[in-house]
Amino acid sequence: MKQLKLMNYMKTIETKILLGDSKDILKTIDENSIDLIVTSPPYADRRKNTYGGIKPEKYVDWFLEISKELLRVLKPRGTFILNIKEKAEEGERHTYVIELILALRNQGWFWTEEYVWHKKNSYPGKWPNRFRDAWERCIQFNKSKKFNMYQEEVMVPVGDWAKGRLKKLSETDKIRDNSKNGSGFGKNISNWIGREMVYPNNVLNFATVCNNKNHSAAFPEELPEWFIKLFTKEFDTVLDPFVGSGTTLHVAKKMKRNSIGIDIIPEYIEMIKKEMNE
Amino acid sequence: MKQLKLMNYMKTIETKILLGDSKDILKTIDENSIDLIVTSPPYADRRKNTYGGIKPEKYVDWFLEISKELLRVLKPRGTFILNIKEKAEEGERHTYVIELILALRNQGWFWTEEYVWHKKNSYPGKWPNRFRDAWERCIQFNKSKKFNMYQEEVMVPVGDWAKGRLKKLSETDKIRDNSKNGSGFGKNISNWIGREMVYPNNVLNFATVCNNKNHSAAFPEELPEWFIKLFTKEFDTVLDPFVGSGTTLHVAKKMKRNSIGIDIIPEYIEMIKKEMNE
DNA sequence: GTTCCGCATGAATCGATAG
DNA sequence: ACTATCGATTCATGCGGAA
Repeated sequence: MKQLKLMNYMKTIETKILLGDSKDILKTIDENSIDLIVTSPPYADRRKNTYGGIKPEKYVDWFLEISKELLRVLKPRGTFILNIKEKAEEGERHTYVIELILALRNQGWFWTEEYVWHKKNSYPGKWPNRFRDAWERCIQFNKSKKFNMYQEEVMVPVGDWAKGRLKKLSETDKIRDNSKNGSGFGKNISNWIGREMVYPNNVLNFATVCNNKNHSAAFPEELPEWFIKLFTKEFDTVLDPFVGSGTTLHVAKKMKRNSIGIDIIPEYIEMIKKEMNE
Repeated sequence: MKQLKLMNYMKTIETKILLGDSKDILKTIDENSIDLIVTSPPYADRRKNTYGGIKPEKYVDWFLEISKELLRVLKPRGTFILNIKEKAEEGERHTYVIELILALRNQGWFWTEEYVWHKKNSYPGKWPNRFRDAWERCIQFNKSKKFNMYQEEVMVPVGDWAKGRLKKLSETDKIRDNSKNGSGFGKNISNWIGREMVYPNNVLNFATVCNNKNHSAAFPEELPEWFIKLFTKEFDTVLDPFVGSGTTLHVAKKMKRNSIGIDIIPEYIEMIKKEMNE
């Protein structure tokens, strides 16, 4: 054990920053080498010629070329988290995101879950036909039913309701849904007494980033941090194929995870490199 | 104006409760006569003991027969709110709900928006591969880009975050702050100074119903109430083709809206009729 | 009249076991 | 091998009776 700890201290964390199109750069990465992919790809936008600027009609085909490589580099028990939200245009929500889910399943991915990132602090605002969009999808894909998940790492404090609740358990608590065999539940009542932490659910509350920089941070640090805690352990490797302002790399490094970030915009890559050296 | 008010007082609210298969019963309803459809259909494989449980593979086809009639009876500026959530099975989320969205668009519906109903008190449980499911979809469809929406009716008291936010407005807040991602929308936070009420967003927080009464409802009263406020005015007509325990009718009546409820289970229909008479 | 506190229950899901 | 049933696990809320 002491030996192991010593070895861990000697291990170094590597943060790779690669410039280029993910479709090409990913081919240089070994297969089955990544524990977690977490990314927020450029959103489809018909009108603008900003970063990415992929047309909604082409979005699925464009993404499948990249996700094909992601499927290759991900470890069998690794996880892929896709943070995305479809735009509203001409009064309608675009369908490219839900079409992408179906297409990724056809490509061989398992659609394990869809988390909701609830952006609590979104500004109030309104349009004639809709309210402010306060949530985004964080869609979880895996290579199979079995994957690594470290649920205890993301437990949260129990709500106030528990303070008085567990002083005395009712008879129905002991036997509920257990009419056939009442022995199993009773043993675990002790686990509840004095419990401070509970498991979270699939709705995540993170504030949005209010950055003053001239580039957009797709998500706040809490978001990749939560998924990195949940799906990796120290010295695992995290990949972000649309690394943008580098949030994923920054968090991974802080949490002692190796990481690889790819982006097609040279200015972003330069900025991340500068920040990482500081 | 006084005349109009007088007339409104003289108007009576009608609550129709119809027994049978919505696919058939809807054919007896006039076209372009409904202002709002809000419903929570039986989910695939759920409610087996009552509705028999629609198989996921058949779900889209089964629903399209009904939604075809819904499209007919809805007024041109009416709204259809579909509360639904796909189940998890064998480690994966089912795709029938997102397939249904695509199919409904093909049928002629506009997919205007997807609201998230965040259930704070979701069903407990723990599994090796997922957390508790704490949200459901409330999907908004319309017949065209133009529809009736009374946004002021659902305004909410300004939240704590805004109180603190507005005290010290940053310079970027005061000037029109064009969003960084090129979406074209801007925001002017200083407009909100002194306001007590703000518009809500597309994430709704309602607790699930877990009463000690002798029957349960699919959704809490707050849910249809919110959408009825938002999309109808007094003396409009609300339709629920899967009315179940009658929550929609009860709320509609309370809010002075005419309503029509359909269900295939005679016991539910009887129960609603009894409650409505009280 | 308020507040406090006990407590039943809710669109759940997975893995093991039985048929 | 494939399907059907059963047991294990868990959190938060609102109601109603008590203080």
